[in-house]
Amino acid sequence: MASIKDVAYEAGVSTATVSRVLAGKSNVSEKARTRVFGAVDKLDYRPNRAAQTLRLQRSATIGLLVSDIRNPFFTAVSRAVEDVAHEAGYSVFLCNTDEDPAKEAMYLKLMIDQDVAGVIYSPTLQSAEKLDATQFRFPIILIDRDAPQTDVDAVLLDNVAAGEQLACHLLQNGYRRIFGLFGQESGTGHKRRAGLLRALHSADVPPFGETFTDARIEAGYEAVLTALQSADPPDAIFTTNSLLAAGAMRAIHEQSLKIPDDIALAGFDDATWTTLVQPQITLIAQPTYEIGQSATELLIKRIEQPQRSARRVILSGKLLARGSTQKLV
Amino acid sequence: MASIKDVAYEAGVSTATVSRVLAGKSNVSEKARTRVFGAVDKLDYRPNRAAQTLRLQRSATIGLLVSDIRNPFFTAVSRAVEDVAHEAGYSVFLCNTDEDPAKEAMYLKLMIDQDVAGVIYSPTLQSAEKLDATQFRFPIILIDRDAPQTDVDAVLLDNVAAGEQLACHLLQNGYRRIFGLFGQESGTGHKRRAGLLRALHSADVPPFGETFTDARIEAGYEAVLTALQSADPPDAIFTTNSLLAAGAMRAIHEQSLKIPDDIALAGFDDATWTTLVQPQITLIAQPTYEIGQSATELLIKRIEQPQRSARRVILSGKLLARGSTQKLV
DNA sequence: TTGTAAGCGTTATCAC
DNA sequence: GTGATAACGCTTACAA
Repeated sequence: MASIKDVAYEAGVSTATVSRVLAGKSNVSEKARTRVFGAVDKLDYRPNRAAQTLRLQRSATIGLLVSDIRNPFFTAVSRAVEDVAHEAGYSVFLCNTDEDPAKEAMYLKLMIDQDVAGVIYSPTLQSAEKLDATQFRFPIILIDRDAPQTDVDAVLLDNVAAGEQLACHLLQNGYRRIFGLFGQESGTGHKRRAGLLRALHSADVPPFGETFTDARIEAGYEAVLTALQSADPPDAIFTTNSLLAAGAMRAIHEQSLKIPDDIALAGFDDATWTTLVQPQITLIAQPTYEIGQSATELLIKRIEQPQRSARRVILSGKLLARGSTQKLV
Repeated sequence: MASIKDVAYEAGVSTATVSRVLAGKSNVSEKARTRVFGAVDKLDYRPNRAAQTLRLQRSATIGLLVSDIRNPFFTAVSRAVEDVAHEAGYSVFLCNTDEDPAKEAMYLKLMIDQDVAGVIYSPTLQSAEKLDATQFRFPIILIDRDAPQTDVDAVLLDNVAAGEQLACHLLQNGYRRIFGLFGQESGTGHKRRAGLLRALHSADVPPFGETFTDARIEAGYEAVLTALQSADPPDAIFTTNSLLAAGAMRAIHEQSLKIPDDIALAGFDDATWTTLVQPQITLIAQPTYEIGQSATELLIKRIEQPQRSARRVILSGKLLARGSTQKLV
């Protein structure tokens, strides 16, 4: 591998000049610039990232900490993060935290070791509460989940409004016995629940039942199975992510119930399967790609201007009313 | 951040000794060892990765190049890769190549810049053909897709056998007009097609029709729609990945055809949706987590023993016969 | 406008 | 067994 010294030798200048040219500094003569670029081309020179990192105490890498890459929401977000990051010359470290605060802490330490330029992070409720973004030497952008600390950048959904909108839709279509299924580790689940409760309250409909559980298909399956088998079963299931909805779907099938006649199903995130089943599933679609994109853009701006004031981007979900919540007749 | 110098000062030894202790070298006195560990704990010292990389000319990072992280197959594999890699002290760079040879080349160069310790890679047909793994300074492990070059490690499915098994299942259940839908950029699709053809030949059934296309839902949708609308429609669809199958599913719905009475559907990869639709989809399930796990283990061994002879791990798919290919009566 | 040289934090060679 | 020191490849303050 050619180093900056080789380029300098080839171009007949010093390494300082090569570095200046490559950094696009203005105080370099046109002649030197030309010769340097010529040498770079000839030697197929590419700067050594480790050396740059060591020197600058900051790498051209960003960390992406999500709870589970198998969740289609995070998959879509990751895709956007990677696209935008690479476009801007950054690489992406991907880490799965499994909603485990210990793993989150471990990975945040790893991010320090790596001298990452910044982190995009979706914290558990527990970690979010004690998050102090100022203790890190790199900026942090929160996605999907908020934190009490307000001076941190974030890209979020208006979760209370979205939950309320989805609940209103169920109420308008005649459902009254709405069972709520929420991810317990995520602040987002709690916000969406608040929206549900608000809608119920406005409509003067009493809360029916609910379960908090891990955001996994199996957990959703078990919770809904229990609810369906109870003496007093619900007429609609309100879930807060696509994994829980998939689990609910399994339980409903297993009980041989018909959607929406026997039971309605509504959730969040426009996963592939929601339009492949019949009837299709009503849900709040999040602008996933946009979330990843905004978060990464925000992060890169923050890296360039550390003193910039924090901003939170609040995006709106979109209700996609489909067959699974058809009006009761 | 404490550096090795701080630790050396605190422990009253030289940086060389600290380095030796941390590397687990034997030629260090017990006394020095104790003092160093004490200092490390006290200062919460963690070695700087960039400095290590620069010095060793190799980082504790592995690259993972997949065609699209939104494909559930790669999601599952990525998850396994990340788990095993972190377990062994490596971080993972994730890159989406979009089946674009230019992007593949670009990312492979980036891997060089990053001094990665190794790469797990799923090449397009085009890149696989001209792949020369020896030209890279790091080992490469192929997954999912083979390459003509034989002296490279790989973790693969027995694709011909799997394709044949799936086709035999269709034939046994009475389907004769089997339309094949293959990913065009992947050698894997071609192998599975070979299995289909072999099964047809053995059963003395003439090939019916086929399309090669991008491995995307929309592409699968269009290809199947065309086939279904033709004067001579198929009685079964044979697809080679879950994205194409999802597209096929949409087209079948849109034509208001009933599975399996009007048309059967069979594919690869046990994506979530395949058991949520009714009837459930017959497919060859790949041991995705195992693939990622084996690939990463192979890579790490290779990093440690570069001269080790190349080995290919061939895993078997598992036919999950479900409702979408029920026997014709 | 350009070059010299220090220094980022490690590891490993060499001398003791 | 241990320590001083060179080297990895880069950026940048300072000097010219």
